[in-house]
Amino acid sequence: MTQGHTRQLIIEAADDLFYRQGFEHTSFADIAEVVKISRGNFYHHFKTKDEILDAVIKTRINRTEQMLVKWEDESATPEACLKSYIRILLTNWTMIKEYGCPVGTLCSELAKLNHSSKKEANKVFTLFRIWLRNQFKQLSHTEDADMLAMHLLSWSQGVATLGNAFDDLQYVKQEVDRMCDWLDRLSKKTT
Amino acid sequence: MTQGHTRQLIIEAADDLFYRQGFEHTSFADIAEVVKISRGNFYHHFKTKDEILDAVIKTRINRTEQMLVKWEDESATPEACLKSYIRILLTNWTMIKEYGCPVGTLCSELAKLNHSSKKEANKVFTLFRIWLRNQFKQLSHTEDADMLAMHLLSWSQGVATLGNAFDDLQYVKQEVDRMCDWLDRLSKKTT
DNA sequence: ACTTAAATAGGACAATTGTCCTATTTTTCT
DNA sequence: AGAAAAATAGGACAATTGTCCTATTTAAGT
Repeated sequence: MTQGHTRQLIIEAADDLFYRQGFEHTSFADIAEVVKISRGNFYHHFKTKDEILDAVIKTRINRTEQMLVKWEDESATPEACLKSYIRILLTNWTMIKEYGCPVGTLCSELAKLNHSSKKEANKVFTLFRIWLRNQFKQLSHTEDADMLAMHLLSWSQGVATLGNAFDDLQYVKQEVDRMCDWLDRLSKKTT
Repeated sequence: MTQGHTRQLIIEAADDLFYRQGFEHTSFADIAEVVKISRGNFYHHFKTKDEILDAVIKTRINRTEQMLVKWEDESATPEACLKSYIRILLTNWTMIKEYGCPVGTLCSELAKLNHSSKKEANKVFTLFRIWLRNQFKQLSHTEDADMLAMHLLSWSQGVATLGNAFDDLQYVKQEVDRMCDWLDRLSKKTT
């Protein structure tokens, strides 16, 4: 029962703290306090802090993959899929307004730290990119699918950053509406 | 001659290091090494690390204001002004691809640190916002000037983040072209 | 030239960091 | 029940952190 149980608790606590406080600003002591284990106990589950980070990134990748599959299962059309993506800005607004986008902020931090796991963290972006690209392809935008995917990715990324800085829900709603309009115009063009 | 000279050197070194390494990951020792002064000497110029940060933010605000004025001086039309703004993505590409947008990344970091200077750092965003809004107003977009300003702000912000993550100049160029097109369509509508 | 103030160096300080070691307890499997 | 393995606690360790103190040197103003 305790098989890998504590390990999982550590990963979950670290995942949350890395997001809310940043990777570097989160210490072993911080995680230990949440999980309620002694600091020394860490070494049995993770030899270094970087190993925890790698585990956190892996779970984020898995969670993202599951979420993308779920969106496809729940949506009848690629348009609906894309709107599920756009909607996360509002779904996760309470977190975004305080801590920004979990994907973008981690990538930015690791870029500045010149951290060896930077590439791994970027994979989450790639997951979204490929998935979005696929949706656009299904909207018969075969030629420019990747460009449209990257465009939507950066658009939403920027809205998360600015929404966080200005703490302005009204603005985020406005941009979400614009994205949906943009999407509608896009699918009308070719359908 | 040495009047505030060292102080200025400290600010410049900190400005650069805060951008490239992040605020928290930059230590007094790091700055001291660049400026070539003893660590103890800091206390004479800045009592705390936060004071250095405030000074850095102030110079960034000043530099930004100057840049915006310069853009207006050099540009004949508001369209040209807006294109100067869009072009920084390419002008500063070598830095952006390594360390992201200096404004956005600092705001994100301070948000996670729950730092008291977060609001000050956000002022740089506000400077751009107001300036962009003014340009759009001059394009006779009086009603939606602020919305357009925020839209361009988040767009470019997202491109900086994704450009940094994927290290993809081709993509950035593509988005810059799209922004220019978007701008052209916008000014044709009302002119 | 002399006094006063500014600037600098060097180091002390407690606190915190990531890492690692060694006992002890708990669980698991036979 | 007993042996082997996994999990946990507690603390040692050197290194680094931001902060702060006290001399000494340099510059400025009269």
